[in-house]
Amino acid sequence: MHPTSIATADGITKVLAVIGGKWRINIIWCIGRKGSIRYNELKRQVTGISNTVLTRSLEDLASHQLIERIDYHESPPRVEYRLSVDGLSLFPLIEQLDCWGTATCAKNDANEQY
Amino acid sequence: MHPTSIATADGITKVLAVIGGKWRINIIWCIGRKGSIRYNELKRQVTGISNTVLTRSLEDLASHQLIERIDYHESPPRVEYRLSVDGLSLFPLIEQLDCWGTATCAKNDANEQY
DNA sequence: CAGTATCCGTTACGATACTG
DNA sequence: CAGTATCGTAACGGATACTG
Repeated sequence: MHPTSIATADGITKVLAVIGGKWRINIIWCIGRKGSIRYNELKRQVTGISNTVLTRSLEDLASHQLIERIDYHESPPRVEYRLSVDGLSLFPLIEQLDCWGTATCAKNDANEQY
Repeated sequence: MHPTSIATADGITKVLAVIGGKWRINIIWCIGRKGSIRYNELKRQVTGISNTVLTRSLEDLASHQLIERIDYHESPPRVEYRLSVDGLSLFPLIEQLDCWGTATCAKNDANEQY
């Protein structure tokens, strides 16, 4: 096994390593929905996230090859984030999860009306 | 809004509340694959998980209506876990995530062979 | 067998202030 | 604008021993 691979566990393990955090899925979701997005707009969309956490999450997602960071080297700085090929292939699954969550929420809310 | 609902954020938030933990997805996956499963077998399948964490996860998943706990009230105790209706509807999405993870792993491993 | 109880360590998360 | 640096906290995860 080569050094950079994560001991090739099963697919779930790989997925968890990527989207396991508290904000990761949300971030991918936001980037995917916008196509490309800048740091501060992303921060506004992902309500409640702090600078530190957002930065770390973006670094982590980039290192896992799920997003791409495009630095235009301008002043004032302009940096855009977008989904990589892998990220794009993951995105529809996240959309499905969102649908499931919404549907389940709605159903449970309805049932709780006693 | 009624007290028991989780402030109806978006679907992603609901999903994260459910599968956000380190083992949750794995547990659902194992239960779903077996149909129904007992505590100790589950513990064997989910390699590395401790009693405390497994128990907490199961309680949590049950409280989120994703799994059902069936206690046969025998001695020695026999308890089975299986997916609820909600859990069953989530299961295929987890399978897809697993596929994605496996495919992505394989692809990246191949690329890294330099 | 199916858990509890206890206690501890790590890590992720977070607020705030500051920088190129 | 797009972050870094620093410090603090809380939640999660985990090992071990014990119980009905």
